[in-house]
Amino acid sequence: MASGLSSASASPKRKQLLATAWRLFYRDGYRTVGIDTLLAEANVAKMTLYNHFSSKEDLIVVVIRKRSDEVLAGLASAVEAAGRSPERRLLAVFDWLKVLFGSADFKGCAFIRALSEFPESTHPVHQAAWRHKQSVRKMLLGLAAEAGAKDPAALADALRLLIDGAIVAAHATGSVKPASVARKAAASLLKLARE
Amino acid sequence: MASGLSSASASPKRKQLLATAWRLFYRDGYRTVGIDTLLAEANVAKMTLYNHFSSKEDLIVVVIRKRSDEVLAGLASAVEAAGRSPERRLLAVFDWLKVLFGSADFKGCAFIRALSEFPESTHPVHQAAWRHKQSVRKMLLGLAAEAGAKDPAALADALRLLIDGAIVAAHATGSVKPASVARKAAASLLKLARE
DNA sequence: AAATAAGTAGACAGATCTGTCTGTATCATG
DNA sequence: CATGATACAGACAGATCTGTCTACTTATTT
Repeated sequence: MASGLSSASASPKRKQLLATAWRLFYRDGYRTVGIDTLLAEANVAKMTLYNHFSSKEDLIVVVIRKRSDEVLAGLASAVEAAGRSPERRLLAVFDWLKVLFGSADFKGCAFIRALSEFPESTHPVHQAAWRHKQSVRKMLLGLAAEAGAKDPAALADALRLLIDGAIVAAHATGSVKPASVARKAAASLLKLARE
Repeated sequence: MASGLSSASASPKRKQLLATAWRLFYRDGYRTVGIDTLLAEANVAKMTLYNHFSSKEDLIVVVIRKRSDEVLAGLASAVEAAGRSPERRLLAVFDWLKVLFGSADFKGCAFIRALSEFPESTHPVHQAAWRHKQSVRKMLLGLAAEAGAKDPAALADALRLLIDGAIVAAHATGSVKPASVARKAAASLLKLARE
């Protein structure tokens, strides 16, 4: 062993696998991309995959969890960069969306797409995607409370609708516009919620 | 031939096929459901399918178009049943959502799921689902104008975000609540839009 | 030097998928 | 009765999928 804690998740091959899996799954769909395609693209042997993950399903779940961590970290740092004003901090989420929608390879929300491809609520992939949506709600709840909303939970729920709706619209139309539509609506709702 | 216009779309077998295809595709996913499963469930022979549709992809497109017609008709009649008040007519859309979310076999939005399973914007299925979203927007635009919004297009865009967001949330959480959250937000935005 | 761990290539099984083809049956209409 | 349209069952090709297994290589550590 190279180091004491390289046991599993630090393996370079595992990282290559996860990076390529994310790229292909997001580009073409979780079910569409076959193991063989993935392995060829990642330059990894089949047995290496099955040494690190118990199945394709397991790989998808890990990819989704990793992406969830990245998204939450990205959101958190966008909020921090927005300064101290609670209103700006909350609206920073929508500016972050605009950047996301503008990226060349944007193809909708990886989690919504996972919910769609695995519509059964008991499916592990479905549940992993659902957990992400819960984490986002928790973050929004914090921002709504910070901003002094009378009913932070209600505001957080409404904001989540705007966010998911904007992502779907941006994916369907290929436009960045839904981000500013959502931002404006969010600003209005925030104002009303503070009374 | 039995009658003058039975040439294609009035065939009973074709109808069985479309009804079963809708049910299975919506329940399990467009890619998951295989032709053989579908045929067994519909009691139809394979060649009958390929006489009516050129491919599975073609079948999916027709199923989506048919469902789009049904949804738009359902929405239109819900709006009509809401009476003459422009505000009530607009909010009737969200009451209709609540009923949809409450149905036992609700599994999200068939069109969003189609966009997700076929993420490439040039794909025929993706485009068919996208056209539906456009039709909904057109209907919302009419309702927003009726209701006297200063900028009907802006309101219609915002409402669409709330609707799609609510559908995603309802699918992810299995709850009816997003319908009333969206309804409240819509009422607020409408009020602001009328000044 | 020997042992251990990690990765590789590639064959393989077994299932499943879409779409084609053949030949037969049914039935209304001319 | 004959014709033509519709549908049938089922075999079939050809591709693709996940997951398993074996045997070889490389490198690190003891």
